[in-house]
Amino acid sequence: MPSRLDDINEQRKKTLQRLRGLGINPYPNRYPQTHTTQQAIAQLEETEARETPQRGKETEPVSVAGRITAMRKMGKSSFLDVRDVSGKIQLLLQNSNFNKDQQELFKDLDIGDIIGVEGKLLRTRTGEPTIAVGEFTLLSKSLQPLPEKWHGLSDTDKRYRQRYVDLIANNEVKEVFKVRSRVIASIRQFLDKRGFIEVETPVLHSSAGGALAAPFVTHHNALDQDLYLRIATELHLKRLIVGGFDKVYEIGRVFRNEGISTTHSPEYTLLESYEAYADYTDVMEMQEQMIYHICKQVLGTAEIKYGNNTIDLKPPWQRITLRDAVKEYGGIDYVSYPTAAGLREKMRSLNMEADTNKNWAKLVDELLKTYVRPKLIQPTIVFDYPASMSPLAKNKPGKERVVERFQAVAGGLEIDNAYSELNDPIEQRERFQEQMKDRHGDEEEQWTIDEDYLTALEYGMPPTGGLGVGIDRLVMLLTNQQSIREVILFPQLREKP
RNA sequence: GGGCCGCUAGCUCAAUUGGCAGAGCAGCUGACUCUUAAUCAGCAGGUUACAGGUUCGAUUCCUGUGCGGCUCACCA
Repeated sequence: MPSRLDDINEQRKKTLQRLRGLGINPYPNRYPQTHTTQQAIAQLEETEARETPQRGKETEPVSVAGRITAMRKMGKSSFLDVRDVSGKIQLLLQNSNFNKDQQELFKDLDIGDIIGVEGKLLRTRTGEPTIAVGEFTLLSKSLQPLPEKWHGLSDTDKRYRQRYVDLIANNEVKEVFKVRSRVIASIRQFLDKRGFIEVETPVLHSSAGGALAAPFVTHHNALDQDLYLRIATELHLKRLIVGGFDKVYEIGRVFRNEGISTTHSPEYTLLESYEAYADYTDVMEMQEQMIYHICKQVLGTAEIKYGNNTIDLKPPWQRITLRDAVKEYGGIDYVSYPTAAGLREKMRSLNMEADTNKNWAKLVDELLKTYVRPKLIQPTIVFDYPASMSPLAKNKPGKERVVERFQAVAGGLEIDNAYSELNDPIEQRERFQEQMKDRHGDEEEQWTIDEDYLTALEYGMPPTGGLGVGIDRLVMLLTNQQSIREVILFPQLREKP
């Protein structure tokens, strides 16, 4: 008797043969549904509300389709659970309602099969909304057994590699990706309403710019030219600002050839927006309004649970300068230690790790990441960064070494990053050159200065406020997920041998 | 790439000091006309991730490999 996977497959294939022998097509082409499972339940409730609520009250027939996720056979009548994208509904199938062929077909139904049913809605004795099935049709025969009904599928490896099984077995996973979809729709709605234009810029770049991550390299055969998958959309979007699109945004995948972690994926979705004649204070307000709006629209509340914390996204968010934040949470005023050596020494005196290879900017970044960000649970705008950390950001008037830049942090996650865009072409060139000096060895050849971007700036870019939002991390925050893989449908995994 | 942890039936998990590898769900046979983790009786299902080693004997101890998780590094 079958139990091993192979035997189960074998047995189901025999069932297929048998059905075909009976003249039943196990994979028909279409099925007209009148309702989703939840619409059917809603209709039942509506009928009950309109007429005198009465147990066993029947309604107009509905037809729904979905996957069988449970079967409770009780002799001449059986209860099945059927699940579609909206949820699940119970079916009641009574042998006495069916002719001989249908009784045979019913015997060959398995958990996992996809069926369409037609029947009237009623409530069972226990109050469960149920379709009393008059007719049913096999829509797709399943040859694989489903994971256990109670615990679902929990092996992360299998969940990520075979996400379709995860989605069948674990309903809460489906909810996460529904939220993700609504978040992105909500962002578009918010920006479109403010007069932003959505654009698409190239994914294949001849020079990987706009961030400092290592790029993926590919090759175009006809052009015989190496190309890089974009690591940011920034430099192209700002070209469009030069061209006169005053408010633009792009939601797109960017690719960074770096380590994978619970907050880093080699490909992830980035929203970047640019608004002419605005500075970073305007962007601060816009982004907190946007995230508040999204959260309210998608979740119905701006108070969310993340891990053990409750986070209130209602603006205005707390604001603190990077200098004050590092002083408060790290105990160091980095302005008093203007050299890498001096700052490193101070950090070590406080028992902090300070890599000898790191320059001053990277040490400050280390302080931010390790000592400040994890403490920032409520949404917080950390602003005014050292110029050396931010080669594309504009100086703060009157403060030589500070740029107008901020990052918003919530739940310890970096949600976005924004600045007043540097539009002085001469200074931008100097900053790029400064940046190039830091690069050595293998990395060096991957980096070139984007000359065309500098030329664009020479034509004149209006003062501009730019924003970059990590969509995956935002979705993590809104769905209370601790790993970025939980919000990416098909996360990158090592190929199995 | 480093460190730690994990990998046992299709799924979720057991297995005492190193001593016959077990259960629930799923599957198969049967009973049952309001069940919902249905119930009841019975049956079947294993290269314990892989390759070595120690041992009379290894799921268990050791080494290596693979894959995954967490973490560190990298990611302005």
